[in-house]
Amino acid sequence: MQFLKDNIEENILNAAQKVFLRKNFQKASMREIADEAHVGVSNIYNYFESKDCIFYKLVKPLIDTLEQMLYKNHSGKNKDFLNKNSDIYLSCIVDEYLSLIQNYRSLLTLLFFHAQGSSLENYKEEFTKQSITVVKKYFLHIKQQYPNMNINVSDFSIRLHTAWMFTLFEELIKQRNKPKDVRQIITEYITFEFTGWRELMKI
Amino acid sequence: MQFLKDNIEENILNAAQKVFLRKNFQKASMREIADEAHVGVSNIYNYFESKDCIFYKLVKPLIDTLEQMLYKNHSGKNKDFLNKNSDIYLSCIVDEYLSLIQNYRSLLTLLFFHAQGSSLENYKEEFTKQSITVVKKYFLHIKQQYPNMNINVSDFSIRLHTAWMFTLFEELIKQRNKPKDVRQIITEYITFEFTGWRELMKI
Amino acid sequence: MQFLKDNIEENILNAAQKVFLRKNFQKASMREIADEAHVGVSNIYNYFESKDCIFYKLVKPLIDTLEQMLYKNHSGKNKDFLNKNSDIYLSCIVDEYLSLIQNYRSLLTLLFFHAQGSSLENYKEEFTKQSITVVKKYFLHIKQQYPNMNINVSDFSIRLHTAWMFTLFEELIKQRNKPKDVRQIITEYITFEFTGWRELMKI
Amino acid sequence: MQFLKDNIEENILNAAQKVFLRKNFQKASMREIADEAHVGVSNIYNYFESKDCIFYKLVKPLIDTLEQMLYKNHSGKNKDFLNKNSDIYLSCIVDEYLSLIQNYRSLLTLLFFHAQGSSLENYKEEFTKQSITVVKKYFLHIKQQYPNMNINVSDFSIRLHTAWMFTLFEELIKQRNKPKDVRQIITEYITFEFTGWRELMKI
DNA sequence: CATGAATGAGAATTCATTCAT
DNA sequence: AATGAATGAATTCTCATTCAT
Repeated sequence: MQFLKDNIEENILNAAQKVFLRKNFQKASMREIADEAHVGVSNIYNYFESKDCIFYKLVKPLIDTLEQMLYKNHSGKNKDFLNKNSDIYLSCIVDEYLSLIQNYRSLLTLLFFHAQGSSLENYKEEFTKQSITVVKKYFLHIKQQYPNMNINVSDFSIRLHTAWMFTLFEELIKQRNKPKDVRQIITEYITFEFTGWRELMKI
Repeated sequence: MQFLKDNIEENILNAAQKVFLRKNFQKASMREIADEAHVGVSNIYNYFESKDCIFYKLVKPLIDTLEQMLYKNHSGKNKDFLNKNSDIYLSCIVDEYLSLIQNYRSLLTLLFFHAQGSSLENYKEEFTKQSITVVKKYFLHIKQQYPNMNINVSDFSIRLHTAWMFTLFEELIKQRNKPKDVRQIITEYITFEFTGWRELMKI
Repeated sequence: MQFLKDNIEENILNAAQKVFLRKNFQKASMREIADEAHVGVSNIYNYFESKDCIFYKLVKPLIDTLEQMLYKNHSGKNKDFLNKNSDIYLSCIVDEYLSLIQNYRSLLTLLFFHAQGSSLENYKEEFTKQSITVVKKYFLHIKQQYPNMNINVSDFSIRLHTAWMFTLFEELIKQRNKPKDVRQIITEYITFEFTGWRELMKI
Repeated sequence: MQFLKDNIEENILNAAQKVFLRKNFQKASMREIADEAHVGVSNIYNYFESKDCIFYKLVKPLIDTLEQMLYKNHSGKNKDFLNKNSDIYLSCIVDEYLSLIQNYRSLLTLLFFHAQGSSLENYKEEFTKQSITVVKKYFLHIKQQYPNMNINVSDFSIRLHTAWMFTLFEELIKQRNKPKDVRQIITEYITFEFTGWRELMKI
């Protein structure tokens, strides 16, 4: 038993994750989670306010990471993206994506494919909206330093590329590719995005 | 009666569509559909076998169209894709996508965002799998005529691009862009895809 | 088509018989019967008052036959049963049973195994009660002519033997034995019954 | 509360038994059972998975007993049946049957007359098939020790006698005879069966 | 005779959550 | 912290029957 220390909360979370992955949020029942956790149904409510809270707590680390990535990569300080030849920066980003996929495979699956019915069922959409704001601020910031840069990019383009990023994640999660292949896929993807955006913004 | 007799089936379908769009398949209840259609709940079952059948009947025309497109654009006869300069073919495809978006906006919304719980909840995935098969057959066919073409493309790439196509649809549906903009977005997308694939296959 | 003459009532009866045999009375739905008869559901009600009426009409000939047999074999006139050596009478009875099984196999199946939920669901019990009355009258009648006969037979015995007769029918119906075997089984059964009863009544 | 806590399961079972006896399995509704048990309908599902499970749990002890009897009375060890004069064995068997009737009257009623629609609706038939197998094995076993015994008995005969045993039970249950009478009826029945079979097998 | 439409009651089952202990 | 019991609203689907035309 890994749960010798009677850390029941974690115990429940693990059980919930299993069940949420088997079914989805909506179809997973508290009874099933309780059974899986060897815990009374009602006892769960001593640790979590609702089924939704369990799901949220489970997925929280992933959400935090995603948001950190969003803000870090579009902070005012970040100008590396403009540097065509910064292979170091490129590989940094690739690593970031790669470790996201590797470390959060299960949670990504939960968030992207099994969240229906929870309060996070529209997370992708909300993240996208946030993205638009953040990215546009970032553009403005950059524009101050490189005034002849074209930042006249449609909201739609930002949306689409955010969505495509998610789609890439989804496909990478669905398929179990070899780590080396995953790295290459991501590298190609990032390269493509960087060059595409640079072209678009005519730096 | 504002509804013509004999149109009750259509009446129900319209009501169902409204409700399915408000909620999703799972959360939409027969009671709600019945109310919306000004019809007794049980009476619906004189026209449709189940909630799932209603959804399916609703979405069927879209599915048919999608599948026609898949097969038509990858039929052995189609070699226009290879022709870099065939603007006519390009605009044909663009029109096809454009009219899909315009004519099936609601149904696409249903199929892509509101199908959870129905038998079509995995339609995208199934279509993708089908795509892989069809596309690979298409490649083999072309290879016979252009033997020095590289058709060594990973399944993952085909998956990803199919998924991206769906993502594009999804984003186009979510946002209500002006028709002119939509046309341009699609044109850019198709152009990008064509050149990308040609490059990949080194024609 | 055997129903060219548009004899719809018979048509419905045939369809109903099929359906009642597939499912049982309770689980058979009017819709299913209507479909099988290629007739509108509501049209059935132009020919029959209710589902129960259909079942009854279907099974009526069998019921009539059973009751005729009961009365004929226990009419005052019948004294052959007392005659130990009347092989002719024995074979008459055997033929009677045999032809019942052969001619009414389907209806017997309906009545014995598929009547649950209909007004005939307790037919066996009712027949048994009737049997007791009839048999006792018969005994009294015989007693007048053979005063030293013992007719002090418990109701239970009459019940049991009636029930066993039904059980024999049921088993003969369930199994598809060869006609020759069926004849032998019945002969043995009747012989056994006759000798048993004669012994009991110490003629 | 007139019902002891922790006895709710039993409480429900008692209520269900009453209702199942009033109506039959199919027509008995959970609502009725719940009302009878002074319990919320949905609460029943905290104790039983389904209506069928309630019925099964109710009838289980009877089924176990019937199967024990079948196996015990046809175990290889049992040779008493061959012994014409073993009055002790006879009375053993009679007691067995008698106590079955007395102890399981209600459950027998449920199983034989009210099981329609439950998963046990064909129990008699299934038991009969099992009987045939068990009895034939038993015959083979005996044949090894008494080689000149005739065990060439048709399946139909075994079926019929099993069915007749059930019919006897059914009639004994339906009628409320005095215990003394019941004992006599059973004794006569067993005696008849034993002598019949011995005759058939020409020991 | 035939039909399409409608109905209304009723079925089993599910489930997140609450509460008293 | 843990438990057993309870709840009540909701859900899909079934079906015999009726009725106007």
